[in-house]
Amino acid sequence: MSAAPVQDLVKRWESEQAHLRLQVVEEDTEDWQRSPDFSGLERVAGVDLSFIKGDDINACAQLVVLNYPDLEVLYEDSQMVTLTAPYIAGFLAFRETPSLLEALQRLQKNQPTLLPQVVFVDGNGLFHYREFGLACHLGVLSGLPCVGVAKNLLQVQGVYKSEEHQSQIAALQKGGESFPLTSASGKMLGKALRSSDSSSKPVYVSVGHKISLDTAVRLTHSCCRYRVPEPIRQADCRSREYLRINFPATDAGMKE
DNA sequence: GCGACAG
DNA sequence: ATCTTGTCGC
Repeated sequence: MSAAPVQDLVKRWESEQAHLRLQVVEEDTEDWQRSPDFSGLERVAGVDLSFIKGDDINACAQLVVLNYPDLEVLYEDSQMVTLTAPYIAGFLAFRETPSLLEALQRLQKNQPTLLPQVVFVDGNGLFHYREFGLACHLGVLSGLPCVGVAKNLLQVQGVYKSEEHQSQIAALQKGGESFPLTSASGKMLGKALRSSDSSSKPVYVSVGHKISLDTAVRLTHSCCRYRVPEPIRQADCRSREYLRINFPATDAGMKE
């Protein structure tokens, strides 16, 4: 049947990204985003997928909603899903977005009053090969403000782990300090943020949808108890917990 | 051949 | 993503 070469798939995906890219809103659209203390913001969400060691198609899709500013969990949804798309760098969204979108739709159907006002996504937004990472993809398809937070630097758009980059990291003294990640063409695509006083390794924040970069960085900092913003950290912890309980590891080398 | 490659 | 505990330091 479909012996579709990977490059054909990539071509279609690039085309779809280019189309959806036009719909990204890179500015603040909500009143709470303009407030110095985010007055009016009551619910923030985090999403993530966790996998079992030797299995890359079955995963646990997680959505958590926390109250703000206390960051206590108000809602949690763990759902086993079967992924169809492979992971290809630059196309993470085609692998993860469907499951995450479904989780948001379940929430809208079952507990609409708990819908989040912003979603933290594990991965990049505009800081991406074609300025359309997972956080943008989920943002455009859901219509919700989204912030991309990556734990590792994607070397793209002329941004590299250069000596200069390393020294800029070393210059970040306190939680909340950041420096811009600017593309070769001169556009600021994201910021490296020291998310807390105790973590020297920064996180990489970029716009997903319906939020400005400065607001995204400020909000990310205000949601960090540890290095990774609490919504994403909770989603990560809870999806791993779900797998640990429901799919206990079988001892390697031990026969069934 | 070597390095890069969000999750 | 996952493989992985304790340990050194403030």
